[in-house]
Order: sequence, then structure tokens, then C-alpha cells
Amino acid sequence: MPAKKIQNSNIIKNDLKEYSFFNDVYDIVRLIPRGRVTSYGAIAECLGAKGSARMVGWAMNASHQVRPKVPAHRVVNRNGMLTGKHHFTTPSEMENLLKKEGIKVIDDKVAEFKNLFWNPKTELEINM
DNA sequence: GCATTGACGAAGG
DNA sequence: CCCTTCGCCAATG
Repeated sequence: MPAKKIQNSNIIKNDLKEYSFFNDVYDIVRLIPRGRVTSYGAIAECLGAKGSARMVGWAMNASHQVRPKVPAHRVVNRNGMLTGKHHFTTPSEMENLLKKEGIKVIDDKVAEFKNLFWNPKTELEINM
């Protein structure tokens, strides 16, 4: 699959099951540059699973224990809202991490979201 | 096994 | 512009 080609990073070997989809998601998220953000749907679409944005969210859920680390805070919903903040160690952690990268967060939303949006499909120029 | 639940998103009212 | 419905599909009860 495309994402595996993007980066043959050390994929987490979940002992028995290896969910390539999850790993593909993690690989893409790891490629998001500092100070940029993307959305769940964009990642899903990039993987050819356009309608499965929720699965990306589910993958993020498990991403905390994954190594190498996954910058899950750079993934927000399509409106730039920090819908996943409650899944971090503290509700303010996600916002703090983003601010640390120079991203302004106003009212749980990424300011200038449109400009900071990093579309994996076009930025990486994946060929399916 | 069926029902419910989501860090989603598009469409319709 | 807000709300609901629906498709999506792994995980959970």
C-alpha cells in the first residue's frame, strides 16, 4: 500500500496482528511537519479508505503507546477543532503541544487552519 | 451474534 | 446555521 512506500519506518509489530491500516496511519502522521496539521478524513482518503475517517480516529486512540512516537496532536477534525483533546494525558496537553509549535489555538480550534492544513495526498504526491 | 459506541464527515432538512 | 441521519468499521458489552 502507498503509505508503506512513503516510509519504511520501523513498524510496530503487534505480535500477532499487524494492522497495516493503523501503521499506515501512524506513518503518515509522523510525516506531518512541525507547525502543520491535517485531518482524520484527509489521512483516510490518502490511504484509499475515504469513508473511514473514524478508523483513523480509532488508530489515534491507540497511538499513544506506539513507538516511534506519533504526533497525534497534529491531527484535528475537518474544521480544525481539537476534538481529540480529551484523549491526551490532560485535556490541555494537545493545545499546549500545538502552541509549542507555533500554532495558535482559539476556542479549541486551530487558527489559520486553512493555511496550516497539510494534505498528505497532495503534499506527498502519492500515486495510487 | 446483535447492539452500541466513537479523536469523522458528508448530506439533507 | 444548527440539527439529524447515515455510511463507515474495529472494538466492546
